[in-house]
Amino acid sequence: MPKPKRPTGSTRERVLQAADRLWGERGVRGASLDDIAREAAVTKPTVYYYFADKSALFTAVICSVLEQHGGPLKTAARRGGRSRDRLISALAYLIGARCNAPRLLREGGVTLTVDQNSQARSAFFRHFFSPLQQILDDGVHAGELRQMDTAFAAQALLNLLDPWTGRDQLPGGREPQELATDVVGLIVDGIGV
Amino acid sequence: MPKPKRPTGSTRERVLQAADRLWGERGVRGASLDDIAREAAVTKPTVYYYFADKSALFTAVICSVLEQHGGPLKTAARRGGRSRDRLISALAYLIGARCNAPRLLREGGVTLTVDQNSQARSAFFRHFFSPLQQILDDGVHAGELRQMDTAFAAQALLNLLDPWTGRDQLPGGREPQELATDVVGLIVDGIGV
DNA sequence: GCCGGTGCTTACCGACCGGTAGGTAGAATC
DNA sequence: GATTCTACCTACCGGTCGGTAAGCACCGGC
Repeated sequence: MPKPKRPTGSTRERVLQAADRLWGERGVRGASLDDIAREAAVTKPTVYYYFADKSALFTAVICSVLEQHGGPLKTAARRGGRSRDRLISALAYLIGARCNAPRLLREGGVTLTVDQNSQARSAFFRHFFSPLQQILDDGVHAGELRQMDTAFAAQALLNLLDPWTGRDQLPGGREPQELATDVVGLIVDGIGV
Repeated sequence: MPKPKRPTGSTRERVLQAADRLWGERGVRGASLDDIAREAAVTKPTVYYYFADKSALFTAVICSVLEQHGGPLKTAARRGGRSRDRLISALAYLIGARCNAPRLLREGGVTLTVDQNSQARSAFFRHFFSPLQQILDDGVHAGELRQMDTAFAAQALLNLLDPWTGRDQLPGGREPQELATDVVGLIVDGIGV
């Protein structure tokens, strides 16, 4: 290849956004490339002009979406001095951002190459997992949180949130901020007496 | 209809088990009726002999699997006098039982009729959700757990567990009992000091 | 010895899937 | 003004999807 020089015009962006929206709503196998092309107001070959195949589009969607949420999430994770407030702020962002990438990543339905898969997972760790773990580590270090396996706890938090992110309807009609507060209350204080 | 009188022979059971296994591994849209028929060592029309269509099979799989796990789960939920032990016991069963039904239920990918959907959800509440909530309610009543919205907490517990049930590989190579203990430790004691 | 129901099969259907062949309008380059 | 490249199109491919028509082997009842 003499020059990769991938185009970065607005069409490519429209396809990425359409794929994120439709796959987020229906799952990767629930929306075809025809659907996505229609949603982006282009034809299917145009999708193939920008992406090698379905799994390449899948990876690109995840990486792009994770990347564009990474910054705001890290910012939210710095808001509020105490661990509890930083957690609420980060979780509220995760819930409100309607970001489907982590769920899509877990689907992994399409056959990804090892390389694509590791690329997507690395983006997930960098932009989503690690800011959360950082809050926990800081909290432990500051003596506000007890000693624990912070990787396990961060994963548990993301698991807990997962069915509630990227959705319009939250349990009990809560707002993102309320749900985040309730979840953090549950997990910080525990349910024991 | 003069008489439902559905057959209950071993073929029907084989189809149900095959659908549970394949759909649990690959998702509802990831395994076709041809795949399921092959796995059950019958032909596709045989599937249609026992089930009206794909969504009827979907509902039947979920209800059947939930039903057959309901008893053991309730038994596990009674083991151990203290709330903490009862929770560990119930969660360890959920993790170890490799039951895919709740995840499939959430997929809901296929178009279910309102009736089928409510039937499946009712089975889920009866056999999975309510035993868990019962432990929490008992714990609150006995003064072992703090006052809380037990429905919210039970849902959060199931969410937290969801990515780890029905899988062969658990995080950190844990056994079901270990994972249940860690999860209950996290949620009962909390991560705050 | 024929009949009708049960439990299953072979052979097929139209719709839709991911993916491709081949062409073209228009801007950029020379 | 001829050439080349970018960004996109129409039209189609082989394969797979959920679902069906039609019939066959086996059975107990008469």
